[in-house]
Amino acid sequence: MVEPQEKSAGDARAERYNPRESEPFWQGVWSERESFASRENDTREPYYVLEMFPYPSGRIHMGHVRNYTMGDVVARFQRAKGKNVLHPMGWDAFGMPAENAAMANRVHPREWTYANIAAMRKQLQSMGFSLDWGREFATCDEDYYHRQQMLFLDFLENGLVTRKTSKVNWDPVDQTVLANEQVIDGRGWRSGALVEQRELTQWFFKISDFAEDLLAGLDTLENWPEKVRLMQRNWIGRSEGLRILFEIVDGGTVEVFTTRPDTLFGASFIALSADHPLAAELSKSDHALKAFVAECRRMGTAAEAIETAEKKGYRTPLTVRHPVIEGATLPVYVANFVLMEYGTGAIFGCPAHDQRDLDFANAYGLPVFPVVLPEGESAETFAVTTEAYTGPGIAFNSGFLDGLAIDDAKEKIASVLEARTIEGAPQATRQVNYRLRDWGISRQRYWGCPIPVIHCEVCGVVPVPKKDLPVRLPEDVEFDTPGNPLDRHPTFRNVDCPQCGAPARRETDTMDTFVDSSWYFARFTAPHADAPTIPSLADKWLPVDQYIGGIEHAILHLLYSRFFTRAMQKCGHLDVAEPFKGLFTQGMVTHETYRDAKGEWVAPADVRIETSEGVRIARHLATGTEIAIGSVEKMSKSKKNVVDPDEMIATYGADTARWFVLSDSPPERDVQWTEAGIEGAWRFVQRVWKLVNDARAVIELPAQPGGGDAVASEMLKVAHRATAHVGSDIAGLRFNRAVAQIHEFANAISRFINEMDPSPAEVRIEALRVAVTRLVQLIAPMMPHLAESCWRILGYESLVCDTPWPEADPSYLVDDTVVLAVQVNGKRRGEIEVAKDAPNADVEAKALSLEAVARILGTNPPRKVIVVPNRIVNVVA
RNA sequence: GCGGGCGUGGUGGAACUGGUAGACACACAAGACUUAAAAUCUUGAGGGGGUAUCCCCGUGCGGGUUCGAGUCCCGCCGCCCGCACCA
Repeated sequence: MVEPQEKSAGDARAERYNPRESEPFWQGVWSERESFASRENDTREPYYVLEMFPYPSGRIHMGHVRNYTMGDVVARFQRAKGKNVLHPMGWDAFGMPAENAAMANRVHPREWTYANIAAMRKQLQSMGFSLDWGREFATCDEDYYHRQQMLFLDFLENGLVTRKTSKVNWDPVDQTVLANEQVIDGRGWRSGALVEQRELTQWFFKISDFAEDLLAGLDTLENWPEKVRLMQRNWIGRSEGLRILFEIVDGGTVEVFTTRPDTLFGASFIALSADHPLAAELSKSDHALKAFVAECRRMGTAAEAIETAEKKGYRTPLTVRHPVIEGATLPVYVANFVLMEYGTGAIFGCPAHDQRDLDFANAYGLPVFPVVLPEGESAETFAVTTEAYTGPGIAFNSGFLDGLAIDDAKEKIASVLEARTIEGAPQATRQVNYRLRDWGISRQRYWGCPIPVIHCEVCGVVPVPKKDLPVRLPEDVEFDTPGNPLDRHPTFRNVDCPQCGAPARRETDTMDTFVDSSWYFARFTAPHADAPTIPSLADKWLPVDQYIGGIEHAILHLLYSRFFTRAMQKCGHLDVAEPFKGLFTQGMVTHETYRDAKGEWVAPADVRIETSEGVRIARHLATGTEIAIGSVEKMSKSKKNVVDPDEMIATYGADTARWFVLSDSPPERDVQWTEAGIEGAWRFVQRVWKLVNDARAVIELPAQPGGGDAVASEMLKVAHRATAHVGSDIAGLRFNRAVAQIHEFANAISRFINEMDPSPAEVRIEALRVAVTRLVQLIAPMMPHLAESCWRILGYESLVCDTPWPEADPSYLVDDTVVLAVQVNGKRRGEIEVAKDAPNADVEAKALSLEAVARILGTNPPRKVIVVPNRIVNVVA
């Protein structure tokens, strides 16, 4: 491998560019001049660019480098475009790993966390990001969680918080509760442990109150990836349906929810969830049912089980009257596939038009009545056996619904049943249902934001008065026993009721860490305010113009943040509904994997790649033994295929690493880290340095007076085009294309210099000066340190980062002539150069005069000639 | 199962609303410089055939629309992502 730093010592005009000297130097200059601090009295248009803040694990990884580099390019570009840019950084600092570290190493979570933050801050600073460090905070700062507690109390007051007993997802390893979103395939998202169901009283944010608004808001988020909007739409899961009351033959009613009331005539059974109150009631006197209910609950959580589980049911003694078929009754089952959490916890089964119902019906010998006839089928012969029909069609065998299309049938049955009453209530009610449930935020952990309430036996739940905030995390805690240390901390737990003074118990649960990250973007607009926000400032900056982060947060973090913003709006902390106007989700950084003969993973740093006869062979650096090259995977510690940013910066410098992660791969896709790739980036850094130094030498030559010059104006044309393209590519976050444009531009300047004679004409020197100045400006957002050094070489005394983005002169962007491809029958046979916007007749004549065209046509006249102005000519022979 | 996305040289990838496919880069090869290597510079290259500057094939596969298809439509194949007994 190259050891660049050894070859790059020397003064400012050294042969080689030396990032080890240059990068810390410019970082010092920017910091001293506070180049990137945002000021409130600035009248320029505000622009807020934010990258998802990191968890302080202790070291940055390449994913951070890529994410923050993209954000930094946007920030520097917008600053150059004259915007007042806010680009802050902070730390998502509460959470389990600090407690795990505390248990493993007997170090306090606070110490561990702040030490990690200090280390990572240093690493981030070595990347040269244009961050406003004056706004930095960590979510575990007392100052921050104090305001979060204020928000909690405001939410409580405004009816946005609720406390309820519910079946919760219990992570037996982390010993805490997980939200539904945090359970992935039946396992805890962090621990990977199989999640159990427990009954606990929990605090909830009423996100479901906003379900409709969160759904509608998605339509306004035009600068979000369609994929993310779709994922949120599905997550919210709106469905329109009907609640229908069925009369139980022995008295009473049972209410079901359905989105297919049009299939009511095809109903053949009713199924209740095992958790349905009626099932509980019946199981009191029915041991077999009781056992069945218990069995359902046991397998309720394991997702793999759900997938393969057979439809099982228990026939209760109950029957209900069919609402629209006179004299018919339906049996009532308790079934393992009905969810209590959705709808009413009870369904009617129409086997012909629902696969689950059909499976169930086939297992229990229940009848299958088709009631929707697909087009092209006949009512006499259409039958459903093993596959339910869920497509469009016309109602049949359905009494007064016969002949109606599905939507019309739904409408008709709804209005008929709405008008009837059962036990004084309408037999049916239209209902919009959502999959989205309330957000359970209680966590039985120490290292989180304490929930500021006190439980009093007399007064009930009492909010901690705002004057008593913050509820501080006690310092003296032990982690040697599992569970929550706060729960066994006497002075934290045992307090007097703020209302009546009686001995009371403090809430010992802390908040889900997703709460912390649901409003940090707002706090950055006034990081030192006494209140959670200063509304005028929040409204000035928000929504975030460009938010950048990983797709893994498409649902959780982004949905919670959207809810929080609405909740904060309701409480008067800010006045926008949507937190992030533009969202960009960047791809991962991947690397080849390596394994030795024993199957152990080997880190890239311990591997040497050799190429012999076109075949790549990996060898262990120390032992020389051959190592198997495996698939390309996301960089992860477990597979050891990580490349340490610190080492890259030490070897090649931050600019090279920045340039590499922006090159080649489109930013939303994964990028593969390769040794060859980083060396290519390194070479380009050196190339720019040499080019700028060469250019300066030419510019200093004595100039010969001279007028118009085609070569010089061609250089200017290229320069202006590059300016326009790079600008629009960066604005559209197409960094890989901006990089390609810059390559081409640099190639053109190189050629221009090479062709320069020893005593160049003044116009050429001027063209070179413009071109190379622009080149430096165009690379500045991506390779800011190199750009500053080059800027100085070119003799400018200002900083590039303070220099406005260059304008592209439109007159250089249009050509006087255009080259048109000439096709015959759609195949390219040659090209012609014509004046721009030349009359079609002239273009046609010139195209037909081409030798290749004439040869193919022979003596026959063309049947047709299509001229697309300034684009193409197609001759139809 | 449902929903979404993607398939382009040896590789990463360009190609704006249908209009010169393969920009740019990596890797490769040849040459220059060098005692040599590295670095650097120049040149070459989708595949095949003709050894000039000519022709054929070519964007996962098969059809279609069009003067013209990587791009639009239909049917397959493969890969990736999200959701998943949500009634």
